[in-house]
Amino acid sequence: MTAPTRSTVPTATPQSGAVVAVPDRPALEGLEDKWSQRWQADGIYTFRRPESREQVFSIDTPPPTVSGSLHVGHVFSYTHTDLVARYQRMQGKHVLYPMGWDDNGLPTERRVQNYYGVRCDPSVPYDPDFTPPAKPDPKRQVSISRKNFIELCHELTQVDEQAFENLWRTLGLSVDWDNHLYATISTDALRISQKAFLRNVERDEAYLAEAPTVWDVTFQTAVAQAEQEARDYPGHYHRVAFHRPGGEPVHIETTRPELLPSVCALIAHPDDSRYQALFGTTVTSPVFGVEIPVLSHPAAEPDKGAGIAMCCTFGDATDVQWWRELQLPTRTVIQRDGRLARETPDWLVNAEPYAQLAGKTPFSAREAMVALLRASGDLAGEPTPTTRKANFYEKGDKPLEIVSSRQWYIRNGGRDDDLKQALLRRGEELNWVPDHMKHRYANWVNGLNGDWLISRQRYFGVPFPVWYPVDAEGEPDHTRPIFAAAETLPVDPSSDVPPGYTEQQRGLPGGFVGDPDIMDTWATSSLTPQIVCGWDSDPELWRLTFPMDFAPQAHEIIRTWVFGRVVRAHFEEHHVPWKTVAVSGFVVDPDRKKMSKSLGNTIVPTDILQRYGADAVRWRAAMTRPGMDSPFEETGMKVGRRLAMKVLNASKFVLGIGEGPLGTEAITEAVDLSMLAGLRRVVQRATASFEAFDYSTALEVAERFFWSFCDDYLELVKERAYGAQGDGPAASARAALRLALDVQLRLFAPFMPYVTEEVWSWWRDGSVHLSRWPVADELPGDGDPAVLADVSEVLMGIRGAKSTAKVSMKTEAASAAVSGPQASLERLEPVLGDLTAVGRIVGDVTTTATEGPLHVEIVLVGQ
RNA sequence: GCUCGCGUAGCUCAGUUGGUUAGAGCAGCUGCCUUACAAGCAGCAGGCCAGGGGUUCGAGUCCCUUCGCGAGCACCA
Repeated sequence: MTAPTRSTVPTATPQSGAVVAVPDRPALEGLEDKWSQRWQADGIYTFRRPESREQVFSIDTPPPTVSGSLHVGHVFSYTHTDLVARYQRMQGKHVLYPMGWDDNGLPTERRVQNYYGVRCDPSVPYDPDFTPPAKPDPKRQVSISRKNFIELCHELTQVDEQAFENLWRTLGLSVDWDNHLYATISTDALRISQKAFLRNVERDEAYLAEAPTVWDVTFQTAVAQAEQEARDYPGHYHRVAFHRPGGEPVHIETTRPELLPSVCALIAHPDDSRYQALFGTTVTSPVFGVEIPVLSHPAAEPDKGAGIAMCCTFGDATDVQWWRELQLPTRTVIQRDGRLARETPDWLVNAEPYAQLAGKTPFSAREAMVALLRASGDLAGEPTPTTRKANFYEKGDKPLEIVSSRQWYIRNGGRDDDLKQALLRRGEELNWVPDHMKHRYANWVNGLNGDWLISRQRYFGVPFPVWYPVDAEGEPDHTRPIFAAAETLPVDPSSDVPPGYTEQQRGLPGGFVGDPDIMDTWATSSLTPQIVCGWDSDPELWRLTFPMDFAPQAHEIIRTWVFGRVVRAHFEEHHVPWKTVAVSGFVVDPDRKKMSKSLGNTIVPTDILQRYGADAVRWRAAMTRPGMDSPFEETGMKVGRRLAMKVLNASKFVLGIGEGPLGTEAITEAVDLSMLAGLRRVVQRATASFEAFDYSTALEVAERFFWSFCDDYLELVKERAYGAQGDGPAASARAALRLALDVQLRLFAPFMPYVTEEVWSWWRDGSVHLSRWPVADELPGDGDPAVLADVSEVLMGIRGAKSTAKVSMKTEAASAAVSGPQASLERLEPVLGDLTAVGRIVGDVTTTATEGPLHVEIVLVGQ
């Protein structure tokens, strides 16, 4: 298995004559600094290319948003990935373990605005000497050019990225920092994003369309379905009268009366008996007197509201559906800033009342509209309060509106059932850890209601490599986009010039304009396998690493990141991007609420790392199984720290007992062989668990063994190992102790990289992290695990007797009487020497065969 | 409304294809300076496995059902 590039050639048994250098007082403090620097210097985690794909384990690491803050949940889930990486590396795999920084997009823009007190205004010219205000004033942000703004974005992300890297290094992530670190705003990421986009366009998988778009009025950008979340939003039902030609009222109910100027139809279900007579007729709208048709459509729900709805352009997704399917006119009043249009719409018959609404926010316009309705007598009764659900941009705090705008889309099955079915099948091809997370993927894909909107009206991100010709009237012609040539990528259409034009023609009739938009972050991060694996730049790397082995992430990004990458790989490679998708849970606070900054219950990761040490924090993370939410509690860190300390102390003891013949030949005593037989089974179980990505069970079985190794076996053989029974039995104990320590250090290495490396360095060459994962055949298979089990049972009886008598464990016993099954007594026979030593039994030990369970009675000296 | 997960000791969680008496850690209690470790060690106690019904020789485990908690998706006139 050993790769030729390895710096050491590990062996399964301790080297004869190895120098043992154990510190007098081993400590956990300082291990992180010492070893993370050494690992870096020695290139322990460098990815070196092997011959074949089978020798590689490639990981699609989630690129954290560097403008956000890291919390304990991140620390846990990145640890989970590292556990797998380290295990695979010890299995001899060449592990491609990259790190990425997601630094483009809105979060960075917002952070830059707040940090420097600036805002981007594309109309401001570039100032090469610009320096940000010394004291940022959040209320009076300085307007700066797009280029200056982007420079600040780069500047600040550099600082943030360094802080992230420091934290990850302290935590001990075995990332290849030198060769496989990327950023989503890097030149590579830009080129790949643009190239993949152009290929999507060529194959008609991406397209430009003018359509109703979900819009955030605060950030003034389009928002994709994946970024929306439903929240409770208080409102009122308003019962409003429309009028038939004869004057009879037709009542509808609405929570958004301010949209009355944009009403273009009333719609009821075709089978609704109440409205049969109205279908095909017209009514006039209250206050504005616009004549509108009454139509039928099956999407209308008779038991909602009045059973007849007013269709506006656009109140919600159903309005969009009606508008499209019934070919209704577009009557937009909500502007992109979220306010009602300042100009009076030309379709209003009674235009004058509109002045009360013009330019107002929906909230104020609603109040004004209610007043108008009251005055005209068209408000029936009083508005009744209700709590409705409204969609919000996940980062926004005002309800989303729907406006008509021109956007780029990538097909994702939301409008095409064949594609949807194909993408559902891709989901089934993946190995999900835990398995039930596949349902969330399927739920999401099945619920898609449109294609994937990838353009954003923002500044810091990947620009579209597209220009538009400007016609004789000076208007851009969006039907004839000019695409950048592949070899020129990446391009910035706001400064680069399309083929056949000169910069002087920018914006002029007969010239061109650049597409002003950028791609959403997810349009880039959906290509992380391509970015990481050298898709268009490194064919050898691509062959060795794609499709990738492992895609870990938190569960909230199944619909964004997981799905996006599946879509892109499906189009580009006709394949799933990885074999296994792992989903980790959240760390919640002890009251089971999700941790959030607004609740003030977040825990700063650097703080717990400093207090408990990386190994302890990693231990706690590893105890959380894949996909499980876990409450944050500090006692878990304490327990992890205790284990790390125990490893130090037990190792010191084992290595301090003295030299002796090494290897398995010297191991002859039944209890030694029994202990190693138990360890054999631990190795098998831990390996099987890790193969199933169940690191928690791997840790659990190793740790359970280790504690009983310390508490029972170590105590039991202590005297013999020091030579109390002569050289042969001593040699057997010493060889067994060292072999067991060697194997256990390797079992713990993925979980506690620091303490295991420290101990390894006392007596072994090279890094434990490049040693090979233990296999059962390193350990003698002829021991009987029942021997140690029986001995432990008797030992517990002796201790129990002393504990009940409230005396010290070193109190001598005059005699002991062991009774139990004949088979157990026979197993105990050769171990009685060890047993009397640890139990301080100075007199006779008698044995009596009985039917009952193993039992021991002792008589304390002086009793 | 649809879907998924969960409910086991005071707390956090294990519990393999059903199989002796349901486990661990933490917390609690009782003790112990025991030459690796007092940030340690030994021991003790603590459970109607959410409720009900079934299948079975046998159910924490499988089936049905009720309740509770969490999550995802959808709806949002």
